[in-house]
Amino acid sequence: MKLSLKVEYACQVLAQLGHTHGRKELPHIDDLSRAEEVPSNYLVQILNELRNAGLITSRRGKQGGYALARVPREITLCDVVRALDGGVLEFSAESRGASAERTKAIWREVGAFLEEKLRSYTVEDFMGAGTTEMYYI
Amino acid sequence: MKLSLKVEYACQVLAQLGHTHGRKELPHIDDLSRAEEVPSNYLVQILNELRNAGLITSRRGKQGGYALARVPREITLCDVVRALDGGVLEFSAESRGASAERTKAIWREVGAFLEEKLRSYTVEDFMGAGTTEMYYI
DNA sequence: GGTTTCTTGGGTGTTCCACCTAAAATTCGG
DNA sequence: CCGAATTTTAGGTGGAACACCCAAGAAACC
Repeated sequence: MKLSLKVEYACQVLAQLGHTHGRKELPHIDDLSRAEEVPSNYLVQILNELRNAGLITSRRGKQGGYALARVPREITLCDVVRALDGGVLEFSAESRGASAERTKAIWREVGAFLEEKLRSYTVEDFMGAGTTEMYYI
Repeated sequence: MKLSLKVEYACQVLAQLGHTHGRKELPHIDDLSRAEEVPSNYLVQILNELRNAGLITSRRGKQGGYALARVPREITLCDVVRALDGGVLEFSAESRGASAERTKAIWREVGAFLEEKLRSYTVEDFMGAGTTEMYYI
């Protein structure tokens, strides 16, 4: 049960985007990469998946960059995990063996429980006290 | 966030061992493999790790086989996960980037929460209603 | 038009997962 | 004590996934 680096990176970057939320100047990939020390070549992928999931928006060309699609409080940790890891707790579909069905039922309970918990955290929780303090370009 | 097949298999097999708990005749690998439809070559590894973690005991030679080390109710799902996946929710040790520390703190909370939940399930829960019904050799 | 930025598609090395194989080591029956 | 039954240990393998790199293309602005 390992948390992927991808999700960790995403949380950090979303926190960063939370800080710049509402500004006119959008941070671009290199800014985010530098601020959170995430390899930019990998960050490209992550930002793309976040955009496809509707969590962030982007603008290209000069003055381009990234921004949250919604207010920080309305982006939950559950959203992030499902956007990048494709599900909170996934296991094999088929169910063979005497105790398979019962086993899966229990793990489904655990998954639902975990999902509820993840829904209770938002990007705002990742932002820290200094809501207005930012990484200056 | 994927649950490994290994843990799924382990849950099923432990349920099976729960049913035979207290008997004189111990089930051996092939019995367990057949009852829960787990590839026996892989099951060998799983049983070994469970034994090294102290969750089951084994006897070799004729009349050998496997048995739970404790009463079903005293083997928790948390024990199983830690024995096989090495931790309930593990993430990278290093913490670089502006929001890294805060991110990890939150995920640690989630991990503790999940661990608590896993502690509330035991092998007994995997065994089903017919506690005495068994797989006959 | 040209620069800046995102977008897209591909590629790569390493690690891990699920599984297999074969040779020991141990236990018991005779 | 011999031999059959069983676990134990060690190693090996194919494929997938992870983390990451690279370069050409497409939009936006000056």
